[in-house]
Amino acid sequence: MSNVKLSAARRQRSKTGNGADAEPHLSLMENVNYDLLPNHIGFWIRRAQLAVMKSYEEHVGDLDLRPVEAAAILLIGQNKDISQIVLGSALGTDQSTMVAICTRLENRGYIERRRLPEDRRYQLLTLTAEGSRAAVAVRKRLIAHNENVLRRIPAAERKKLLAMIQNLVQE
Amino acid sequence: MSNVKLSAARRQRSKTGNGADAEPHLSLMENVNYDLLPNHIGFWIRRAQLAVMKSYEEHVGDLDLRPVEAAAILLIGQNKDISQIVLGSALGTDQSTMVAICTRLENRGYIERRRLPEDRRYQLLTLTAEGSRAAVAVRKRLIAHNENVLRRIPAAERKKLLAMIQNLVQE
DNA sequence: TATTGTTATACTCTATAACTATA
DNA sequence: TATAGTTATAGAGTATAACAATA
Repeated sequence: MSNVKLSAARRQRSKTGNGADAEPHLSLMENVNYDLLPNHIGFWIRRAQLAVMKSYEEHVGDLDLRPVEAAAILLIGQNKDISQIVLGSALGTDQSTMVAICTRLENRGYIERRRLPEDRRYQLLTLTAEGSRAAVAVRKRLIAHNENVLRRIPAAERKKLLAMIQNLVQE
Repeated sequence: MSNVKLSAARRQRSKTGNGADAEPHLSLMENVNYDLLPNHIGFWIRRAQLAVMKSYEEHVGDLDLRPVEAAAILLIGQNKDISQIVLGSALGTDQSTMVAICTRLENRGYIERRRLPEDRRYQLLTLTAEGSRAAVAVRKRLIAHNENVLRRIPAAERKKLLAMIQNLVQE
C-alpha cells in the first residue's frame, strides 16, 4: 500500500468530543491486508474520482453547477448553436438527461434554446450574456480545480498521465 | 482530442433499421470544440471509471456482485474477523452502507457475522466455505478484469500509472 | 458520553420506456 | 420509419439522522 492513506472514510458524527480520545476504536485491526486492491486500477480510479469530486466541490462548488453542467456551459460557449443531442454525445450523457441539464441552465438564464428553422426537431443552444459571464467564471474555477487535483504530479509528467488514462478509455 | 473517440454515448433505441443510414444525424456539428476538457483530469477520470465499470460488468458481472461487494469478499478473506467498521474504513464506505453490503453477503451464504465476546459492539466477519470458494472466483475474475482495463498500457508503465493516480488521491 | 451497528429515509446521478413533433 | 426532444419513472449507489446496544 506504500504510503497512501486508505482510511478517511470514517464518519464524523459526534464532533462534540471532550478533547480526549475521540478517534474510533480501530485497535482491533490497524493493519489491513488489502490483497489485490493496491494493484487494482479500478480501485484507484474510483478513489481518484472521489478526490476529484471533493476538489470540484471546493473549487467550483460555489457556482452551484454540477460538473456536467459546467462542462455543458463550456462547450456551448465554444460551439454556438450546438444541438442537445450533439452536446449529449460529446459529454457522454443520455438524451433525456440532457433535457434536465439544459432546462436547468435555461431556467437560470445561462442558455437559450431555439428550434432550427430548417429542421424543427433540433433544439439549438447558445449562451446568454449572463451565460457568457458564467462561462468565464467556470473556466477560471475549472483551471484552478484541475491544477489542484494535479498539484502533486510534476508538470512534465502530466501529459503522460492524461495519455495513459485516455488509453484506458479507448474502445 | 487526438485520436480518442468521444461519442459512443449515443442511444441505440431503434435497432430495427432498414440497413440504410441508421446513424444519428450529426451533420450539424461533426467537429465539436472540447475547450478545456481534453486537458481536464476530472473529465478523463470520469470516463475511465465508466470504462472500468463496463469491463467489470463483462469480466465479473456473472458473479452478481457489485464492485464493493467483490472487494469486501477479498478483504474478509485476507483479514479474518475484521469488523464492519474497519472494513468500511478500508473500502472508503460508510458504516450504514456496510450494513447493507454485509447483510447481502450474509444472506447469500458468503460470510458469517458474530459479535466479539470481549466487546459486543463489534460485528466480526468471516468467510464461509462457500464464501471462500467465491473469493477464489472473485480473485480470478478481478485479475482478468484488471488485465483487460490495462491492456493498452505497457507492463513497464503500469506501476508508474498506478503511482500517479495514487498521487491524485492522497490528502 | 462515545462507539458499533442498525433502520428508515432521502438524495444524486443516470438510464429506460413511452410519447410528441418533425422529417 | 427514423430522429430530436420530452416526460414519467425507476434503479443504482450512497449518505444522513435517529436510534439501540454496549462500553
